[in-house]
Amino acid sequence: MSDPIALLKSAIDEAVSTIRGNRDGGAEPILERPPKAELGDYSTNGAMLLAPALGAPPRAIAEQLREAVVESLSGSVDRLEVAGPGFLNLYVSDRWCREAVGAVLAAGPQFGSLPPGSGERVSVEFVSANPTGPLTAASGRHAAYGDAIANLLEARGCIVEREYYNNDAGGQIDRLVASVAARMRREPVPEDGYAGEYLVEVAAQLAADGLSPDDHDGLFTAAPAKILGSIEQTLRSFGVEFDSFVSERRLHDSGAVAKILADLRASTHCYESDGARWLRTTSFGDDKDRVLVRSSGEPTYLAADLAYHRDKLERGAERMISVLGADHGSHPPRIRAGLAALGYDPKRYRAPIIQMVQLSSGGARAKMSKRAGSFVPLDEVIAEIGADATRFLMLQRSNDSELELDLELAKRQSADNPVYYVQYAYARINSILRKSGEGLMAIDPEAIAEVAVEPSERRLIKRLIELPVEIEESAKRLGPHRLSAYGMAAAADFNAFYRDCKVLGAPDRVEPARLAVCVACGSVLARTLALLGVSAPESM
RNA sequence: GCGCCCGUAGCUCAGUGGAUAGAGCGCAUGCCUCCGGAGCAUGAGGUCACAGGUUCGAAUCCUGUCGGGCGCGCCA
Repeated sequence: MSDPIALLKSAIDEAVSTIRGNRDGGAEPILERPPKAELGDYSTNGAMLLAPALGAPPRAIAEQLREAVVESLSGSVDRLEVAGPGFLNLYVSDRWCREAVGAVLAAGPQFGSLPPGSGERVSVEFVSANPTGPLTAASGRHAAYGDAIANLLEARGCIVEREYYNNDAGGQIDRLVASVAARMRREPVPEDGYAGEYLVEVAAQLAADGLSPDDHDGLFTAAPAKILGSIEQTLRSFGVEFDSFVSERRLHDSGAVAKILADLRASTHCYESDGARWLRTTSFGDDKDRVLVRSSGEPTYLAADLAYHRDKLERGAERMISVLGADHGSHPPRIRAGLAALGYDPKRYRAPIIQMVQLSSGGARAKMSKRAGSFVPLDEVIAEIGADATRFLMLQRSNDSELELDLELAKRQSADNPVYYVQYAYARINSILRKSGEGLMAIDPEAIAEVAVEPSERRLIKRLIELPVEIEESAKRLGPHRLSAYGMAAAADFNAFYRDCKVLGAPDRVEPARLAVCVACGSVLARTLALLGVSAPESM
């Protein structure tokens, strides 16, 4: 019994497909929790889905379905009832619940996971902020999101490479060098340069390293490297570790960009116009063609980006995920077009878009600009709110929604941050387990299988065994925010259980039975927090 | 004008075909001789932006309208 819900579902699926016979039609039946406890523990809509194909009333088909599963589910359910428009409601037995807890304990930290390495090799690229300044709060959202989906994919058995594309080439680095050189000379930074105060410190460090403001080539390498170093530090303090940093410059220097250009030129998808070379991305669904080589002879960002994506594939990625900001929302079509033009399947590429972070302070909006130097550094957010609270806060929202972050409010509320609700429940559990002493040893699955299950205990157990589905859905949709909602719900269910069901000192076999529930809940909460990249302290 | 995203409780947001739409914060009122009160309980608060359509069933899918964000460079 590795996944209790999956076993129930397979019994239903089997019966539904038997009833359906060789008629086609009907979506996959779902097993869900009814809105009210009186309607049972689980419910399936299989009969309603079959109704059109069979031309019979849903409730009659539900009766048929009930007959079909009554045998195979006899050990698991106390009752099966047809209800409402044609739902079949399942009332699982206490014993089934106890066995479900046992299944969670047996699976341990692997509960809800597929075997490591059983999935595809996936490259997850995220943050990839230009090495021209510190990470902003917005980058923090990218970091939290990218790391979480990487965790989720690993839970689904994928071999994941967390990757940062370092844009250490191009005009922005020239502007950075000019700005740093100005700082080194104590001159005003150029009009189109980076005015942020942080460059004063960078300039001082570079001077201490023996670099001269006149040494453009030296600074072109050293300045972005210095800034990337501090970006890495910020990421580390946020709990995000990358497996690889890929340098855009290296793609140019190694000839990878030139090779892409040659290959595309040899294809039928390139043409010359206005002195530039274009890629006919409109043939692959883009809304306008894109320049690959400027009339100056310089390759564009797109050319390098395509070289980068081919590089990922050549390093073994079967799928590529690029986490992009809303301001890069027009990129995916041109990348797909380029991949298709190069003969790769564009479906191997996915690009979730992270909407903007709207920062404010006490209700007043703060406009962010790295160029102008007006932005809130991620370091500052972490220092004031904490890495755990920041990550949880940022992962509560869907990536498709804008995130409003009021720093004053977040500071004031940090003690009320939902993350502590989940962590607190986990700490409570550990407090109970610490005090239980020998009690943990007494957990014997057979001995506790017949212990009655209280209503709030039943709710908690059902919540715990939803974890596999939550992981699967969150991974499939690249939506880790589902998981923070799940963590909150599981913590709330634990608190209700804690209120209603005394654990320590409960009579006879009730104590070990409830301790087993505590252990299972602790395991699920720790797992949920870990997937979100949030710590799970045993006391706080 | 075109493309992508969003519009759900006072605020911030979950909910991508199921039964009477949820959470956190805020507000009101209760709960510590009892395993951690960073907790629990109860309550007030909703035309799910609007209008059509699809179907047994729509906050969810389709079309249109309105409102907000982002983009529409031989920048990245």
